[in-house]
Amino acid sequence: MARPKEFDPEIAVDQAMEVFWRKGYAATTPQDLVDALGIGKGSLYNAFGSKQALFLRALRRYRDSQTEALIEVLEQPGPVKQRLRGALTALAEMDLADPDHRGCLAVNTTAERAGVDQEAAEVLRRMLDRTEEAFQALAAEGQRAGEIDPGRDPAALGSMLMNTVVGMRLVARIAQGPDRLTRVIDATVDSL
Amino acid sequence: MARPKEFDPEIAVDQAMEVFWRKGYAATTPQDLVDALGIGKGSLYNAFGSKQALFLRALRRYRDSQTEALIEVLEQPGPVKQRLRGALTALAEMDLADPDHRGCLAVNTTAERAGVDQEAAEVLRRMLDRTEEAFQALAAEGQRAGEIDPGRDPAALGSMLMNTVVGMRLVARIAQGPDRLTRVIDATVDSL
DNA sequence: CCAGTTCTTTAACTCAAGGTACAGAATTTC
DNA sequence: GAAATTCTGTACCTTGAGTTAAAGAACTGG
Repeated sequence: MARPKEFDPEIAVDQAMEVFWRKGYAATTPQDLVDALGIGKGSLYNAFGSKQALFLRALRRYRDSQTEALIEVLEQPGPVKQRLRGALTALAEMDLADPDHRGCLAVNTTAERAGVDQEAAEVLRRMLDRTEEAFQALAAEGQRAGEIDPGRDPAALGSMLMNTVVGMRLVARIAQGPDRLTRVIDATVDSL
Repeated sequence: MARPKEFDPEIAVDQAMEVFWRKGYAATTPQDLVDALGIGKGSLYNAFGSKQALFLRALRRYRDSQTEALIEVLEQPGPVKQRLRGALTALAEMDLADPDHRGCLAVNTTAERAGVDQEAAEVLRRMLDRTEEAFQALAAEGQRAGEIDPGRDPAALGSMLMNTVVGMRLVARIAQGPDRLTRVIDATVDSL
């Protein structure tokens, strides 16, 4: 056909994701990307078209990997409440341990880009949907197992837990210690 | 002493707040501010020093007015759960009714600036504190009134409700209808 | 009404964002 | 091996961000 690429676009998207995650969309310059990916500007624009297009690919990648990871954690064996607490605690610890305090790319993007980038908003909406579904399934399982009051609406519980995660990942960006998030987790698990 | 300002700096801060709120920090240019405030660039920089300094003033203003408003709503008479539902519903309706879907300036700023602007982070932390306190007071009142299980930790409940609000205001930015937020509110109120 | 001060206006300056153009290099197909 | 295609690297371009400078205007105290 023609000359093959000297870099792997999939790896490049991963690297771009890291940059966007750390700096945000607007604060990331083409030069930042070129530096991080180790390729020339020509290759960058030839391969991805625009900063925004590359960002969208990175965001989709992020969404898929994160959603998958969450579902996996929630599907581990054991009592439902324990699994929920484990998942929330793992998230909190991850965010607090990150030296850059980047939080969640999806959350950050919702705040920075949802108003102006409809495609990004769509990606994010889909992520909220999937997260809600995962928590709803967990809640329903808890009800079947007798751990959660069967009179409650599992869909509402799913939305609530999704919302809790969103809040926590934002709060984690300015939290100075684990206390605030620990209280959130405690009260949330006790609410079921 | 000297020539008086031809504009009111307090009003200017309010107008700047609107611009930052709608566009975000990075996407707001000095020109945007000059246009919105109706003053010259010279006056702008003479009065406020820098874009960042003006932003901080606007953010503090936002925090104070919002925190005050929330406390006021929560202190209305009536059953605690009803007041909580009323406050959450009012927030959701406000955010959804906003044609620009700007969400909450504080939430947006946490995502966009907390990592790089320590002063802003401090302002935001203070806002979380105050919000937590307000909800904690509400929870304690609910316990005294017999509406809420006295065995639960009011501080944890305060943190949870604060976190719920943060999450909701973020989710509101991409919500397409009231359903998701309504479910969050229902499940949250039912959790007490 | 002059001095001293603080405001406004206009112009300018530097730097970089975000992207394009183009020449040349690498590959496959025939 | 030439043609066709696609990649890479460098250079370049336009626009505007964020700020500063300079000169004059408006005000108060004496």
